[in-house]
Amino acid sequence: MTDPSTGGGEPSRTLALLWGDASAAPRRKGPGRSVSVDQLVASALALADEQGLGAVTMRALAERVGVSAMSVYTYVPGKAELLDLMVDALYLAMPRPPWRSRSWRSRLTRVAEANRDLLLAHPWLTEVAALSRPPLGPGLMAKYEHELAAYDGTGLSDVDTDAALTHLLGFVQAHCRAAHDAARATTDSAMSDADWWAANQPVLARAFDPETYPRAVRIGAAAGAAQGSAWNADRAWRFGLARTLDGLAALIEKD
Amino acid sequence: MTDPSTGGGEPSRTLALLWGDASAAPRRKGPGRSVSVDQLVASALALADEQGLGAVTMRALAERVGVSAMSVYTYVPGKAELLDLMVDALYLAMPRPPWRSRSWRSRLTRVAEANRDLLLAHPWLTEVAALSRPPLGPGLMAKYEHELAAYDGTGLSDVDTDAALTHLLGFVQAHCRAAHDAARATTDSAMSDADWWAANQPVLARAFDPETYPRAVRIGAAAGAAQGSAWNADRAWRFGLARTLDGLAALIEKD
DNA sequence: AGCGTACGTCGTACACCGTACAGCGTAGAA
DNA sequence: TTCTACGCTGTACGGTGTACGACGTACGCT
Repeated sequence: MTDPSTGGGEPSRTLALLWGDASAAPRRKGPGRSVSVDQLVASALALADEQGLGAVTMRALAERVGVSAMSVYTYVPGKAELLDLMVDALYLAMPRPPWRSRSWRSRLTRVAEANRDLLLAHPWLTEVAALSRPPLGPGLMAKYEHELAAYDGTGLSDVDTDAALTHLLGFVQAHCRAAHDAARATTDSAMSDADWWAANQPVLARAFDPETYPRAVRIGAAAGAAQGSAWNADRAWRFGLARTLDGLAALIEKD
Repeated sequence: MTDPSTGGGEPSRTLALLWGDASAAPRRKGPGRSVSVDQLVASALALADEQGLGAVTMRALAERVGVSAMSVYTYVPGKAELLDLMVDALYLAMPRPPWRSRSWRSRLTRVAEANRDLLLAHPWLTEVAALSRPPLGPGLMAKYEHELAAYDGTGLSDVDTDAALTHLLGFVQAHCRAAHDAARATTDSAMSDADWWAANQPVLARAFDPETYPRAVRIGAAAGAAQGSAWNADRAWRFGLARTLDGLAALIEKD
């Protein structure tokens, strides 16, 4: 297993955990459990939010909840399943206000913004969440249902509705991934863009030759100068969302 | 550092490596180098293509090129820089045929397809490549220049051109990431979709309640039944690309 | 020609990861 | 009361990236 991202272990166990299958564990003998799966997931979420996904270690999580490292494995089959539970818990906690707006465009905007807010609040999600084959838990189901409801009245077929939602979420995911990468690059280099440019001036001067890369140099400079930093998240968001909605409009409002 | 994805080390060293700065290493004393940076990168690429990104280990790479593990560090500052070099080498090797088509739509389609082909040929790229703050090497510059040229004649401003390209590449990246995840899920579970559904029938029957999730159950089933597998890559590609281009058309062909 | 030394190479070691395994004490069932 | 299933734990294994210091080589200078 190269990366325990999601979906390992025997699937039924994972599903039972996701849906909190109480009947599967009728409490037999031995001492009572000292913590709960919910506490475990909550602590793992806090760990990831505070110190990043890299800080979510079985040992660190165990210490945070006050048990031994190996005890975690009596609650969760492995780290992959833990990540699944974390993602689904976040999905479940998302706000789901009723769709009041009559305009599909404003409804889809809300869908996109809600997902963006989630990914910005928990940047590590972009490293974990998969669009296809996600953890089939109650959180994802509720999220999926609510977001599908935003497409009510668009006149799209069932298949197209699913594809359109996937497309919209794909844009949000790509945007937030890029935004997060950009933020981290400026953060942990401890170097402003200007400083970086200045420090590498000698190499860059030869590399960025306007004769061999006329468009790249001109447009790259223009894109960089147009906003404060080299990559302005707000501008990219507005641009990308407008393009995405326009693309869906061509389908929804055709004829 | 949670994940040595890209961009560590002192930046000038990385840039010199990317641009093959021969003048920076005038060859002084001691024994000659037994391998070259290019061989190192080529071997790392082969390793990643054959056995996945997880197989790209400093030790494995060292053994493949016939040196000791620590010797690799005399060529490359660290693993992050190695990944940068791998990505840029792939970018540099991409085909760049001249743009002959007069239609911007077919040109952008080619841009998207070329990027999709690259990401499908090297699935590990989706785990490494960042849209923003990528390795500023000759490969990226050539790729950027060539893809910007596809926007010639669209009438877009410099800033919008950059944003539009980023938007298009973002779609490709999101699509390929999803496609790759889906493929891996069906592969390493060694279980067909039908088998999986059957095995988890008891839990799923209660979870997928049509009363609480009316749209999700109906549309999810429709989307799954409409094509062979639960997530048909071809269909999603055509849909997403059409939506993306339509979205750009609203900007390019406006008024 | 001889030598000092800068440089390439390497073995060892450290901290950390996920987790397999076996032992131990507890508490419900017989 | 005895049995036993279960929760918990310490230890250990194989893996990762890489810091450190030792060693031999071959160039540049005297």
